[in-house]
Amino acid sequence: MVGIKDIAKMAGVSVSTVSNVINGRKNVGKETRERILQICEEVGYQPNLIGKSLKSGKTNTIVFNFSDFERNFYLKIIKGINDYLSENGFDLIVCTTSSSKNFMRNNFARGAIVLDKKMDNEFLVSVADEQFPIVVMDRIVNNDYIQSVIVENYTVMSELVQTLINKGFRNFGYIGGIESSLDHQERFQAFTDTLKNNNIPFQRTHYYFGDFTEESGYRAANIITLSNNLPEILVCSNDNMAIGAMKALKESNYSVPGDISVTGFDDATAAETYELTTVAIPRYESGYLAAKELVEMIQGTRNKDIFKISAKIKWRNTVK
Amino acid sequence: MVGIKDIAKMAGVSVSTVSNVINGRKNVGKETRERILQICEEVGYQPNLIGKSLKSGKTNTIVFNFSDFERNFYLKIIKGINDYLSENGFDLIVCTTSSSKNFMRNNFARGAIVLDKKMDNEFLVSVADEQFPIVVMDRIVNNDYIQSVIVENYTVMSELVQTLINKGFRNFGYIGGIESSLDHQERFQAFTDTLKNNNIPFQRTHYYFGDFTEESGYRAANIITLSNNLPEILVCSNDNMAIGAMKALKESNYSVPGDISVTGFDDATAAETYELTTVAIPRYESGYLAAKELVEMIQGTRNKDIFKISAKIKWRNTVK
DNA sequence: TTGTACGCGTTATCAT
DNA sequence: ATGATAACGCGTACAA
Repeated sequence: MVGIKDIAKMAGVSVSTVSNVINGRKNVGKETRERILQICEEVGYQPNLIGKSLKSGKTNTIVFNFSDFERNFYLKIIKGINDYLSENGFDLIVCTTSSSKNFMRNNFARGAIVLDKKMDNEFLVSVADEQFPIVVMDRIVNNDYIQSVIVENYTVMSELVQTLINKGFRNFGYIGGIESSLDHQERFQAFTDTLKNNNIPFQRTHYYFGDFTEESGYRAANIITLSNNLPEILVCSNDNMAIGAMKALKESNYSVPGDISVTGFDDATAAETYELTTVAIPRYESGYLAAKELVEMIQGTRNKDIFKISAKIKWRNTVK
Repeated sequence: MVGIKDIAKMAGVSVSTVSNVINGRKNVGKETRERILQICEEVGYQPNLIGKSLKSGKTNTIVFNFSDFERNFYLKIIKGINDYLSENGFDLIVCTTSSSKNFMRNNFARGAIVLDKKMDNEFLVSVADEQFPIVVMDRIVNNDYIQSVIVENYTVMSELVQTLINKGFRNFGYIGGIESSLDHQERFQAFTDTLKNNNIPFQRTHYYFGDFTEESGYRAANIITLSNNLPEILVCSNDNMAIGAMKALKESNYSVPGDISVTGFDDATAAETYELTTVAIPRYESGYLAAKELVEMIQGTRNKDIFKISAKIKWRNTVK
């Protein structure tokens, strides 16, 4: 509401002088400078970003886009992004898909971090630009001005399965996630590859379909209990399904890990409660690093490689 | 990136004509209109909000402000806000405190919903305006252009305590939250009032300090177990503390609800896992209604009363 | 230290 | 039916 003009009027000087003071230029008398700063303080003046960008053509605003409100860890990602950006003098605005499209067009943002799958590649490619670089999370887009930050699923899943094999497990079951998801694909690929490398057969009948929801894990485990062919260990593509599976197993009076071991992936909040052995993905750090990548693109120090976030196994009490 | 000018060039017409087509005015030939619409479609034209607001002085952008990334239910609130606003043609941008102050000054937003306590009343009063109304959640600010949406803690806590009394409980303990918080104050007031109304004494020694964190509940319950003066029931100002308390009780080999009953408040995600009896606050609905209040203020149909969200008791298995 | 032209995308007004 | 152009608001930059 209160702008540079108002300040000028109050101080009895011209707008130019106020502008000079605000931008720390030295061509202003000490006394005038102090009076102006005093007034800015009093009325809580803050420069109008639009006005600023109007002239310079540049802003310091970054858009973060998401739309899945069910995933609590998104807040951690946002916090990571927020922290890095505010440490580096950028403003963050968080948008859900429909409004993101508006704000990514307007030249009032300097770049974007995109998490929402609904924001299609075609659109991203159409707006990505030297003047408007984009970081996408959990997907890969081939474009000079789009950088990917993805979780390194493969390595950690391989490590998990290898360790399980070393512990003596041979008879594996797997509950998969949405098949089109990159996360699922990588996790399952690592699972089968590691078994193969160890010459351990994986029976396709021990693969159960899921969609990352707790219910799908529950249903899958119910099917397992009916099959009279219980695997020794049930590896799940995420925690929700692992927890659903454990509920079903418990209801059928199987003990975990007594009768069957279970592992998850994500380290969701509930995983700790259920003492589930899982893989912890550093969400905060992903956000932080995504923001860092974006700022580096903005500053021209571009890194062409896909940025991979490494995850860690959390051994708890659902594996024998 | 692509604006009205570009469209005009592509269609071989003037910007005026394009503007007329976009705004559905009838002074354009059918053929020209169709050609222009076609091009807009092809290149994915979307009107530039800044340019628009520059001319009209109005926008349809609403700012939502928060800063506590630990509270998962904030996502539900955001979803509620997002849904109402998008149903009603407004754009939502979510900001954390520092950038919110920028965007609430710039006249590019039409109003704001504020959740963050760090956004002080003084600032809110200074920006609230007929042209920029504000809805605050979980606090009360006395200003014509600021509307409050708060959770009705008192009624539901009274109901909870009264029901516990009816069940036969007489010896109550209480773990409080941050004392300056309105939520805590109302919950504790309802607690003591209801006991008083039933002529049940509450020993001040059965009040334990907490700060809404799980650790504080854990510590409080450890003190309780050392006191040799166990209450029959422990009412907690929120779920986190109730869960912390239950962990401590379990570690000291007390059974819940066998030896002592426990209640929480919030219906956090973990509450279900722990089968904790608690109070469910409709978070999604709070956000939705806050957005609704704001839009009504913008449209001039102002409702002077404080908007109260009512909550519901969820009976689970931590009360005998 | 001041005056003022300029930049942005869109819309309204007035001409053609 | 279509076009040319001023105006909107805020901050910056450059000449005075």
